[in-house]
Amino acid sequence: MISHLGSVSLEDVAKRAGVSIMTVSRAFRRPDALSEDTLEKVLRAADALGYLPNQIASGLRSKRSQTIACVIPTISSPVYANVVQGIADAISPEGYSLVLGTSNYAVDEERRVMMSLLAYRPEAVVLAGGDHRPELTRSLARLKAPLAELWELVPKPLDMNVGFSNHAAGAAIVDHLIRMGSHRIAFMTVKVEHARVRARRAAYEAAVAKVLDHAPIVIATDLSIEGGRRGLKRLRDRHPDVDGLFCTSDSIAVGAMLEAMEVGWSVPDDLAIAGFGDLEIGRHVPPGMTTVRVPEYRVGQIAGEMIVGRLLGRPEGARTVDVGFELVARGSSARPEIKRVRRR
Amino acid sequence: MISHLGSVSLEDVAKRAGVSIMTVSRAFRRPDALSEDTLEKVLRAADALGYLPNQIASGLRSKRSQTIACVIPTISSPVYANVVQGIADAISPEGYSLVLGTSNYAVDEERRVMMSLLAYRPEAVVLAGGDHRPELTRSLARLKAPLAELWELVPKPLDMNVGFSNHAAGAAIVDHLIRMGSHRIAFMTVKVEHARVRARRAAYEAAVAKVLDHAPIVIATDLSIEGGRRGLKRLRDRHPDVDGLFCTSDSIAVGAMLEAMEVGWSVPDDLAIAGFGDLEIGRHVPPGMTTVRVPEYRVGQIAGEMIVGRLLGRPEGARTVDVGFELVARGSSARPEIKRVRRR
DNA sequence: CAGGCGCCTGTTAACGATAACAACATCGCA
DNA sequence: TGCGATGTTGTTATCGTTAACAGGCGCCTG
Repeated sequence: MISHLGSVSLEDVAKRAGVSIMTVSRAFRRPDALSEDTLEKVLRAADALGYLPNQIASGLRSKRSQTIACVIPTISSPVYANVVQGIADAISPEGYSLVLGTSNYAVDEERRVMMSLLAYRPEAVVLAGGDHRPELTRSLARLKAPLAELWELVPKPLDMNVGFSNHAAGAAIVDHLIRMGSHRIAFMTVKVEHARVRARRAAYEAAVAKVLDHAPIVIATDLSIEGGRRGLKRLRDRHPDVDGLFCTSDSIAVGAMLEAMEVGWSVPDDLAIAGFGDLEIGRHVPPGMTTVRVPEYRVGQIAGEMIVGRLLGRPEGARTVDVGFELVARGSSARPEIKRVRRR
Repeated sequence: MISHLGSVSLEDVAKRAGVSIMTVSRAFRRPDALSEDTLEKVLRAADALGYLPNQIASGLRSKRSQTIACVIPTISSPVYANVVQGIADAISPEGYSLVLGTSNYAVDEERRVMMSLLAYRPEAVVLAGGDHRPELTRSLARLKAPLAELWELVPKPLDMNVGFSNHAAGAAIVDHLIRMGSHRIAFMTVKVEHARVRARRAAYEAAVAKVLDHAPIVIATDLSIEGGRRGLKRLRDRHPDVDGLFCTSDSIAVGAMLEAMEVGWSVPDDLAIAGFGDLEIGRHVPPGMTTVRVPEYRVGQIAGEMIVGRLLGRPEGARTVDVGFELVARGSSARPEIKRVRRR
């Protein structure tokens, strides 16, 4: 029996089993609608021929591709990787597959990639954040498919929305640093800020203006430990008087902390530091990184469940879910036992 | 104009533009085959109606799904995330999309997921490693599509193979530790070993047996920094006489190093440590983690290029590519200036 | 025993696109 | 002037599946 996988059709199986094509089709989709004898006959024939259902033909006829499209900024970030894993785990038991695209944080690319994924007629669509090209928004609005915007809470969701408030999280961090005794706080950000980072920054700027009454001190650097080190060098040169630092990511924060210690600043006594994202390493670099923890996997999982719920016509609950965040206070921002001594 | 995205077909556009369906089809696939007038007329009509090509119908008729299926153990590991990114970046310019599945390191799940992805008739298939269910191997062998096994070099590739030799890398690490002065080396591994880890371990066992003449000392723990810490505690309790440690992953190695320092072992003087994977944090935790660096992104990129090359009928080169690895020697394994002093 | 209802299986016509070929106009050149 | 080459557009059949409906058969019920 020489036959390439995928070259065997319902017709081949039907012929061999001595039944009609429809009967074979039913054997796979509604086996209980067939008599036991017929079912077994068909399955035996299918097995012998190595039949594999053709989801493309099925999708064309039934208009159900069993596919969910997902465009995220990058897969090379544990954040989105975990979100994607959550989605995949939630939809796969119901027979849906994930078609993935990445935008590299660029709205143009997001639109391009999503439009090319839409050609596969996904039954639902998942996007990161709420910042999209207007043309894409318009296209998606015309789509009947369920749509989920993930990771950040957006003011006007297109449809479903699962995430947390970056603004609230940023405010919580700055508030925490202030309560721990910082008087002059800087914000370390990435060079190209996306909406999530901008929200954290806005929260920072509002808080320092209102509570500490100083102008924002913002340092932009690369999203890496090395970037954090370089950022701290610049901070020390330009603003030696800061005593608090909020970094938009844990990897930057860890780099800043390692560098601070290397140049003789004590953390948290000279400089209190907080990051974002709860990377594992933050727990382990002494004295431990204060950070914000967000349930990434849960975000994807909840979204996946909401989507398949809609697709399967289950009664639906709220279309927006705030998964919240957790402020994790560790040594990098601890209140010093003795009164903090200002340098210089 | 109320029309749901995706509900507009070639026929609708053709009617509006006053041409035949084929002409519209050509307008998108071979625009230079049409006269300028016709092309513009068609494109205008398509635009007005919001036409979006239906890749499902196209795929059914042309037998080209423009899709590549990929099953990896997990997406929540920077290693595979980078590999996937490399593939995606290489295939996307040629119009191919990635359909992703994860196996969670289980060959049964790998088979299940891959079979369900095959229903979409991908034009090529990508797998991690060479360790598969025999049934899957058989199915894939019957598939005419190009197939790539990534990340590790396997003895008998099914088709294409891009990766490096885990055995050689493991041997290089142990050899390095020995040259740096270790006499008694332990191996810290994960609780469920997959083929890649087993190859590293085999290299370790061979080397210590041959060169150092001691029985293997193996500690299994969780794949995390915390796991490395716990592993080191066990190592200290059970084998206080080791002076070298090879960890199968950098996160374990970093945990072990942090814990070693906490319990008073000096690294590298009391215990030389080496990891695997070159995580960024390894560069930054003093005294710097000795490790093996593998070009993950390149692996994916090369595989992606080989695949589209095959699909586009370009002349092909070798079907197996060894991307090699790099031994990165840092402080955690440095030869101590003074003769190493054995503890106790 | 007619009528009706379930159960099981089959027939027909799509789904939206493309391959293959056909047809026609135009053009260049012998 | 004739003829093949070239360029442009159209026609037909088909990809593999499923929706919708049709029909046969057995069995129950009144």
